[in-house]
Amino acid sequence: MNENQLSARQQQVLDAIRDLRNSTDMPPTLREIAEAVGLKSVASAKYQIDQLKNMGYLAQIDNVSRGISLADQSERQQAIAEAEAESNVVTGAFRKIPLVGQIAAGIPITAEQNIDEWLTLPESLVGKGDVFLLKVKGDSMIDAAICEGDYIAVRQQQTADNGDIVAAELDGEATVKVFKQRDGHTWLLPQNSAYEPILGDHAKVMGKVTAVFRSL
Amino acid sequence: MNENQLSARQQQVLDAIRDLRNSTDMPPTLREIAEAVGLKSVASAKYQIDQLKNMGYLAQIDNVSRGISLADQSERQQAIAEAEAESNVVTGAFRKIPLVGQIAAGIPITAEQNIDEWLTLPESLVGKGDVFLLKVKGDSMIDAAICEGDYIAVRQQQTADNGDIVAAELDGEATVKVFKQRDGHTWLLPQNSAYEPILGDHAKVMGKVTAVFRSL
DNA sequence: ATCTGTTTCGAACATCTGTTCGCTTATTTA
DNA sequence: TAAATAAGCGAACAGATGTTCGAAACAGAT
Repeated sequence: MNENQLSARQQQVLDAIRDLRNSTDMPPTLREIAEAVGLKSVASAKYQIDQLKNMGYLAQIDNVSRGISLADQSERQQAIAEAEAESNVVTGAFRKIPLVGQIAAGIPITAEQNIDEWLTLPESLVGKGDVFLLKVKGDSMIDAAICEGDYIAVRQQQTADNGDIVAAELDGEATVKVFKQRDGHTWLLPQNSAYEPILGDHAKVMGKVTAVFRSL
Repeated sequence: MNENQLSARQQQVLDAIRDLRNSTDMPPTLREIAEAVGLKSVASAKYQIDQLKNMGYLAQIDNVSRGISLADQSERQQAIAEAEAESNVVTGAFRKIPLVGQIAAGIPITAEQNIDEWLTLPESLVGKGDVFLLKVKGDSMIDAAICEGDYIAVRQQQTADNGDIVAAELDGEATVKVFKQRDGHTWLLPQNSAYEPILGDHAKVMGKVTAVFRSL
C-alpha cells in the first residue's frame, strides 16, 4: 500500500461518503457507497473502507449500521458551506398577503388595525392584484366546496362577472357568494339549497375569490 | 389521539432522538431509542415513533436503518431557512413541496421521474413531515369539500386514525378517501352518496391529507 | 511466463434493524 | 359493567447491513 497517498478510487470513496452524508443527513451504508462509486460487490466497498480505516481517514463502529464517519471533521463544515451556497433557491414569486378578520363598514379593509396576520403565499396560487385573505364563516357555499374555516384569497375589485365567486359587504358584514346580474338587479347566490338567493343591489362587491385553501 | 399535544413520553422520545443524534452524529435506531427512554420492547418504541410520525413531528424512510429524522430541527433545513430569511422579506417557515403526477405501483412517489413541479408553500399550511402534492381527480370526496382539480398536500405515513382523510394506493391508483378501521377491516369511505365504501384491506396508505387548496 | 501484491467479485453468513402480530394492562368512555 | 382506546410487551419475521472467505482479474516486478 502506498502510504500517505490516496489512490483515485480511495479519493472517490471519500468523496462519495461526504456527498452521501450531506445529501441524506446520515452516514452511508457499504452498499450505498458501492453503488455510488460503481463497485459491484459490497465486499469491494468494505475492502476500500478497511484500507481507508488503516490509513486513518475513516473511523467505523463495528457491526453498527451506518457506523462510518470521516476522521476529518472539517470536511463536514466544508460540505455544509457548499450546501448553503447552493441553497439560494426561492423559486417563483411570492406575495405577503394580509389576513383580515372582521370587517367594519366603511373602513378600508387593509387598514392596519384590521389585520390579524400576514401570510406569504406563492403568486401562482393567489394571483396578481390587491389581494387579501378572509376566513370563511358559515356553510352557505358548501356546494361550491367552500366551507367553514376555509381561507379564501380575495382580489379587490368593484365589479364582477356573472358566475364569479365574490366577497361582498352586506349590512356591514363580509359574505361570500356567487355573483349574478339579471333584469337590472344584482343577486348574491348561496351555494347551499338550504339558503335563498339574496337581492344584492345594495351590496358592495369587495373582490373576486381567486383561491381557496384549508389546513386539516 | 390527542392532537397537537405532546404527552410526556412523546416529548421524551423526541428529546432522546435529538440527544442521540447530537452525540452519535447519526439518527438512532428503534432499539437505541427504546433503551434511552426506558422502553423494554422495540415494538413500544416503534409505537411511539408511529404516533409522532402521524402527528408530523418525525419523518422516516421505510425499511432503512436509522431512517428517522426530526421534521423541524434538521440542521440543513434550518440553515436554508436562515439563508432565505436574510435574502428576503419572507416571514415564517417555507417548504419546497413536490407536485406528483400519476403514481405507478411500487415506485416511490417522490422519485425524481415522478415529479412534475415544485411549489414552495408555507409550513403553516402544509405542516411538517414528508409532504407531497396531488391533484385530485373525480368527485368522490365532494361532500368533504374536495373536488376535481383541487390540490391536496399529503404527509407520508403508513397508518392513519379513524376519520382521517388519506391518500391511498389501490390497484395501482392513487385515491383520496376517509380512513376507517372497524372489525379488523380497513375501509376507505368516499364522501359522496353516489359511491359505496371500499374495502381497503389490500390498499396501502400513502399519507394523510394535511391541506387542500384550489386556484380559481 | 511466473510471481506477487492489489483489487474486485460473488456468495454465504451473522448481526442489526424495522415490521408485524397477538396478547396484556391501564385508562377512558359509553 | 362493558366497550373502546392508549400504551406496552415479547416473539417471530423480513429486510437491511456488516463480515468473512475463496476465487478471479489485473498490473507491475522478476
